[in-house]
Amino acid sequence: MDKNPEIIEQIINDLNDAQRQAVCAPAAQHQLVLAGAGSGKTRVLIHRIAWLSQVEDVSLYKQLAVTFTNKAAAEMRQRLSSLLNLSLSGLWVGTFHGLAHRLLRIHWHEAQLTQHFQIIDSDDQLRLIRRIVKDLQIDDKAYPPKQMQGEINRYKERCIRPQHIPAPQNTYEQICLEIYQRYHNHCQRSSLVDFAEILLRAYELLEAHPPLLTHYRQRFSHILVDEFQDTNQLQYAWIQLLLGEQGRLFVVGDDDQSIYGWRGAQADNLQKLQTDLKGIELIRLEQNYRSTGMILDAANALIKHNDKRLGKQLWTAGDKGQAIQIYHGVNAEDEARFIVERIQSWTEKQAGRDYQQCAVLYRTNALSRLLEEKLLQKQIPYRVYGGLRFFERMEIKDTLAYLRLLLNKDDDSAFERVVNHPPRGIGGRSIEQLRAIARGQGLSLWQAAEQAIKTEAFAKRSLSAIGKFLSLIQNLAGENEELSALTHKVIHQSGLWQHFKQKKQETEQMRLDNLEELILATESYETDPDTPMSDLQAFLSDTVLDAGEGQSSSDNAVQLMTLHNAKGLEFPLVFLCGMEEELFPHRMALQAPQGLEEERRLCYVGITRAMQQLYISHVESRRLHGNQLYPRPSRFLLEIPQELLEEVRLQTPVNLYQQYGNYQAKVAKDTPNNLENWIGQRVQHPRFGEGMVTDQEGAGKAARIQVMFYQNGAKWLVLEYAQLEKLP
DNA sequence: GTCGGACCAGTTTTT
DNA sequence: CTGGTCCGAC
Repeated sequence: MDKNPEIIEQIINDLNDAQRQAVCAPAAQHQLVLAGAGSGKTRVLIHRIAWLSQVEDVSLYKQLAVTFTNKAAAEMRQRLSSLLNLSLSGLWVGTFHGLAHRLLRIHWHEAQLTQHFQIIDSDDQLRLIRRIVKDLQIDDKAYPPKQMQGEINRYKERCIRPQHIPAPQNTYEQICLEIYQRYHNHCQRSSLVDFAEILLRAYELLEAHPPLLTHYRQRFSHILVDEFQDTNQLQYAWIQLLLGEQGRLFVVGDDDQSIYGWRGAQADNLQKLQTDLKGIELIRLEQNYRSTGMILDAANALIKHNDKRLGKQLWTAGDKGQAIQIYHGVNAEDEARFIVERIQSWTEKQAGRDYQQCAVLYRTNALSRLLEEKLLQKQIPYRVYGGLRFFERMEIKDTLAYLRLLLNKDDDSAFERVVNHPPRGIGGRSIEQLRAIARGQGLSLWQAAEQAIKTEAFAKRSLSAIGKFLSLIQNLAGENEELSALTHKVIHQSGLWQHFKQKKQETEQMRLDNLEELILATESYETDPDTPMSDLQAFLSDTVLDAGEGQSSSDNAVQLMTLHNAKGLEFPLVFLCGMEEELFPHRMALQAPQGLEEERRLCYVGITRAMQQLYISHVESRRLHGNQLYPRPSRFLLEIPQELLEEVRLQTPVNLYQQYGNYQAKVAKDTPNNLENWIGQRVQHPRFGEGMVTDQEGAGKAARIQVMFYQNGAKWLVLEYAQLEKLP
């Protein structure tokens, strides 16, 4: 290959030393790049691919780049093609699921699938499991379908098939196994594949077919993985399998930004690489190009409270910037009002600042409501991230289910969804009878329906309705139309359009709009020319695998999102609200073994989103789930050194640290041996009622505690005389 | 088949 | 307090 000095220049030009060291490492070397927030990790990954292809003669064709989200994959593709200014054909860039899916489409037969296998999302998966739990007459209180879904996915993530499970130790295991087995059989019969299954199948496919494995190992001499801290056990195994002895791995990740432990991600996989891959080199990217010094100092100080880190310290060559502003609100309304005011004054203060540069981050979605209210009041445009996505809407999923059924009549999940939707006189009773036939003879619902008609198994009326449904689908399936025309036909001939049109409500109008949008989407849909799938098949897979977040984000609006959603993004002005114990760290998260540390990482992610200015707010009282809370400020707030913080004072001058103190320091200082920590304890007082301890001082007879009483406000009490009763 | 009321649960979410 | 789901009545 021609080595173009100009391009090489571009590849290494604007890199700092650590980045360059990573990008230009020998091709034969495994690399682990520990990349802090805002240190240019995606950049390093892209430039590495370019370097390999331009300097090391590892053609793009021999590289495999893996990400977690489609967004990241698309970004990588785009940036790479503009860097190299050449076609990227041959390069595999994609998500774990996208790539595994591709393998399955090519080798469907070896993977023991049918050619028309379909992907189901977690929603469909849950439906199916519900159905199975019901059919087995299992108590869904003792075995909640949601939980069973978790168990099944966890099995799959550990590469465990039903037949691998040894004799169950207890009833719970046994029931889980039973459900898993049924679920698996059902999916296999209906040719359905869930998310975890895509990965597991692809893994088993390669494992069971040595020639295939050899082929892909030879083809992909270099594998590059983004956000490695988010890999789960199966993904890790997948990478290892594909690497073999010869393959070389290049990985970027940040153990401090591992926030998906609760769904199986194992940040330890980063450490694991160091033992599993001989000679892997670790490079740290610690220079940050995003935030001010103050913000980075706060983030560094916070994350230091975590154990078991690979360890790194962010720094910047830029300004120290402004202190982090702390706002202590009276209640959530006050907090929201404050945030909105600050957004307004911040944007007005300087030309060139606009709303989309402002983000409000929160731990739980429930907190967005009041913010929305206030923003609406002030007529400030905003956008809330994460809600139902387009392809998850009911009417869209209905249409897609029809399309699925056209491709594969044995797709029971699709059959059940649309057989009576819109209503066409096939009620629960008829469906139950079909199910019985299907179960009894090992047929799909479609086959059962055909059979029922042939044998006139039940009431004429139902049979004729079923017959009409079958011929509707058959006629549609017989069409040899373009994808968009077909979709149009499905929407109209199925009666969906009519169904929604009859109703005059606003939501129904929206549904019609969505259906039109779906047709538009099919019109502009372009199938990848070298996919082995038909247009329809490709479209269906894409809608599940890439739910397409990217809706008109071009408008200038304040960004509202959860901390999880904010990962990977950056904003000049950031608000972190609801910084309160129980809420953040979240009460539920503390139940998990490493819960607190993950919450702290989440906070670290939040802080490091801010480029110029960060506000953190917490309130004295907050209504949540209908009850009034009087939360203490989050411990995370107290883990940030005071000199980096500046309290925003409005009318009421209250000093957070006078009022609450750094309780950890306080407890350490005032509690030589014997005084227990009361802070956080809920108590009952004979006169003042219920409250929560917010501070304490002294020991023995001098011990005093401050209690925030729910009815009577804050009081200092001498512990010895207060007659307090501890509440759970 | 649709509507209304009772009941219940309630972190985080991409694929 | 909310939103979703389930069940019984028309």
